[in-house]
Amino acid sequence: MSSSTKAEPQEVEKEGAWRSLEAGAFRRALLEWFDAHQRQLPWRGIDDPYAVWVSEVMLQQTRVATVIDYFERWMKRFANVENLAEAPVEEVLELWSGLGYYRRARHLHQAAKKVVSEYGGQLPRRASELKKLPGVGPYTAGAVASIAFGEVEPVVDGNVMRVATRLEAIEGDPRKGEVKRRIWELAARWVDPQRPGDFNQAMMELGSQVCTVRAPRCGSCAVRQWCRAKKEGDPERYPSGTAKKSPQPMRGRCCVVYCQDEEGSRSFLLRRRREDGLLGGLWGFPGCEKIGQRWPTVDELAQQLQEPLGETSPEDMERSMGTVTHIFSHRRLKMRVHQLRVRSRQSPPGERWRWVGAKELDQVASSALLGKIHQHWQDS
DNA sequence: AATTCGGGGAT
DNA sequence: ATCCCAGAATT
Repeated sequence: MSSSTKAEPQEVEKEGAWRSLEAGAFRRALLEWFDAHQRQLPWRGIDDPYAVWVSEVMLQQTRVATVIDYFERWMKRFANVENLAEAPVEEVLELWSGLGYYRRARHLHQAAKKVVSEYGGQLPRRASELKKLPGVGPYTAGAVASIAFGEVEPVVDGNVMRVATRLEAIEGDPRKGEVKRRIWELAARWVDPQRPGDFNQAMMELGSQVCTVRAPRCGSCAVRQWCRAKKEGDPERYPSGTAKKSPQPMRGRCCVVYCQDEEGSRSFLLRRRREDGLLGGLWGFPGCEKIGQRWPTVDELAQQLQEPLGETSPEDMERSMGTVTHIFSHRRLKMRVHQLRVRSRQSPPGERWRWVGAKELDQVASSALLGKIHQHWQDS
């Protein structure tokens, strides 16, 4: 097949050949589209590596729309890295409440302390150095290095995986093994040496706005002429082999222990969860969960309430007020909710128990599960 | 290489 | 209901 028979010289050719020949045209097309169509986001156009870092950590496995409010509140409260380093972890977790993956907040906090103590308050600019910070992996290191410091580093996130597997018609799960390694290699070759940060953001923006999981808008894609998947006719086929496991069932039982004063305002007894494991270190209603189909017994629940309340018989807790369902990515929790009214707020022992007024319930470090249970309890 | 970590929006 | 999102750390 001679090249003279080609109607369009820019059509997809041999494996990877166009990349060296037309990398410039590809980058120009993508960046031109990005310059015209990028969304205005709170962390864009700010010349502050700390802000870029915070946004990238919040954006790990989390949608842009969800992050925006959290980011703005965070930057108002922890305006710079020293500010964050000095804050108590309790307050850090409080601002993170509801965002999920709470280890991110702990790592960000630890990393801020490290930046202050070991880097003089200046975030390192090299990806290899950034990666030494807790909570900073290959993606975040590349993102901060390229966006905040202009280092020529690639990024590969879920968007880039999708765009790349389609551009190159790559088979297999891009999240693992050889396929993953190959995509990082491609991303490194593609990144624009002049505008690495914008290029990386453009790839991700393209993935989220045009090259979407379902119903990609190939008709308005700036780089469609380089796309093998489009040429094949079924871009939605990529990425392939990405089946997920369904969440394990889990059963729980908890108790809303409350106290009501003369004016009728309520307060609730909360327990802090152990540091490791699910929702580690967060506050919630006392209770227990087990993997499997069997419900924890009321006895187990009563036993747990013994520490703050003394002896409580199972009969003290009125019959279950129904069930709250909460879905984590890997677990599906059905939680039976009980209630127990006590006469006085007995002083809670130790650091793992506290009383919280109804109005302050949204100001504690907690997960969305607490709010869901409280809501369910109010409605019953 | 597989698992464990949240939560929610889109379909 | 299912998928997956600007992933990282641990086992």
